[in-house]
Amino acid sequence: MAEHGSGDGTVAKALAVMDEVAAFGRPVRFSEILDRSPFPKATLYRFMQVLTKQGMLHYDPDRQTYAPGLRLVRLAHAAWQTSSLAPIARPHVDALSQAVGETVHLAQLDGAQVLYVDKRNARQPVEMYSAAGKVGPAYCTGVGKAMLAFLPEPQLAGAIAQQSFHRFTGHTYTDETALRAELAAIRARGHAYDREEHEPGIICVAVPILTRAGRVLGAMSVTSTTARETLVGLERHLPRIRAAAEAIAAEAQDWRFPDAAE
Amino acid sequence: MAEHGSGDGTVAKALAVMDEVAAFGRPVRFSEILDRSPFPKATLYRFMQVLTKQGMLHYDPDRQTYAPGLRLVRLAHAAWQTSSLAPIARPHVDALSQAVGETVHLAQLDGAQVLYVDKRNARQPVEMYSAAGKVGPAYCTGVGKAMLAFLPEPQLAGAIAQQSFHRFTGHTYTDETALRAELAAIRARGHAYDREEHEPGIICVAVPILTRAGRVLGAMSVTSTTARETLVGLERHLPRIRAAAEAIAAEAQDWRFPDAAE
DNA sequence: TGTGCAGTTTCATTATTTGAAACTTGGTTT
DNA sequence: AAACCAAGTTTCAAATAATGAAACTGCACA
Repeated sequence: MAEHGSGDGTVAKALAVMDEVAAFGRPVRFSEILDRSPFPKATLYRFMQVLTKQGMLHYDPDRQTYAPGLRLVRLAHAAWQTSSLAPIARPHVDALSQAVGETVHLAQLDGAQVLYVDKRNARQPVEMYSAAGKVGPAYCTGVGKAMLAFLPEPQLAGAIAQQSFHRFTGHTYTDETALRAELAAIRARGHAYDREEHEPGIICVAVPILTRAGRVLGAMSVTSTTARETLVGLERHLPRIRAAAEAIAAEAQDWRFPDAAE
Repeated sequence: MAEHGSGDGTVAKALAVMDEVAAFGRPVRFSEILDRSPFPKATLYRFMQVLTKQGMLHYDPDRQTYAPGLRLVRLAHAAWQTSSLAPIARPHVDALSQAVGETVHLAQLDGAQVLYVDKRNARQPVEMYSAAGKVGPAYCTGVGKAMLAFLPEPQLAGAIAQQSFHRFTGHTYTDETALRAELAAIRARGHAYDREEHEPGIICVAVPILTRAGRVLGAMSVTSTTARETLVGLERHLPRIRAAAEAIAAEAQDWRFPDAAE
């Protein structure tokens, strides 16, 4: 089934093809897409022609392969700049990463998934699309749980319904009941932990970024490894993380994501 | 043959709407797009509905504004990973930026424009016109000229024809003749300079990334400011930059951008 | 209560998309 | 060298989706 509210419409179909190509993570032959596509050969062929002509796909004539095109990178830059928290959060993320010396993640909810929109590594100053654009599961990451915990019930139910509950490690929450208990604890506490739930050896402390009205804008986390740190050790950064999250929330809501007027 | 604008496919029209929205660089009202769009109200309205439903646009019901959606960021991540040099180049760019301590850019040619695909900031970052996904002019940037200089004539002519030759600073080359002379010098020398041609106070040294057959894959540059450095000073990094460019070229061509077999 | 504007819906008309099948191309087998 | 095969490309009548003028809604302001 389509991941997006797949309706009819030629545009939706073409975008489904884009997803298909992007999912491969490598240049791909026409027939490989054809195999996994509901469209007949001629139809798919025409779509890929159009998408290529439009710069959404890049065609390599020597290898006869298609890959996502560079027009996408340009469009995404606009998306990143105008619909993500990243540009607003940037100075705060910078300052936080300087102060704590660990990897910092900034994420937003995209449907039921976590979308990372910015990142600072422990060492290197700035990377961009290397992290921005990556998606991860919501139910077993610090930022994911921090956001889910503050979602209003109807949305939360929808998001939970879409979680895979795959067991990545021995610490992964693998059912709704366990996750909901964890979310209640997070709500009470104000921050979330990742206790090696997604990757062994990786731990983090995460806080949500909330408007004054309590609407979830995103989340931010400080990550480390069990080799270097403990959760208790990471917790000493909490005041700084909170302060950064609040600063981001304040700016974001004044500038770009205001709560609904009442 | 009927003439409705460009009578092209529906997909192309929808993408044109995406461009329109992205071009604003801020959330935008329906009527603002309507003003600049060849489509009648109902048609445009439906397009924006579909694009929103597809996650290509994000609609803010409170403000009644549209912005490029987060689905783009996800798709672009795939594009960046599979059709750009960045993932291959990454370790080399890291090492270079560590070694030289200045801002490093990795760029590719997207049509006649320079598309920045990766970047490492200097230890003390200077706010500057560039970032992954951003585009810039080819005729007045170090990376742009480094790539143009090694383009085969037919492509070069096409690219030059599309340059605006806008005079950004007193040093900008503003016509084809001057640019071609500069490109010849670059070809002879093997590397390009930016002598404050795009932004006052910003200088760089750039080298092309070429396959064994001489095909242009991209370019890499080390940038600084006149306040801190001179071109002669930057030149001492050339051996390192060259080495990095060659390493990237070697890996790229073995792995993903092979020259056409003969 | 009325006027104007921004956004939304309707529906008969029209043009675009569709896809089975035929065709072309380049490489491999007999 | 002829026959074969697989991958990719083109064709064309039928089916479907897009179109856009106009009517409608809801809201702000007079």
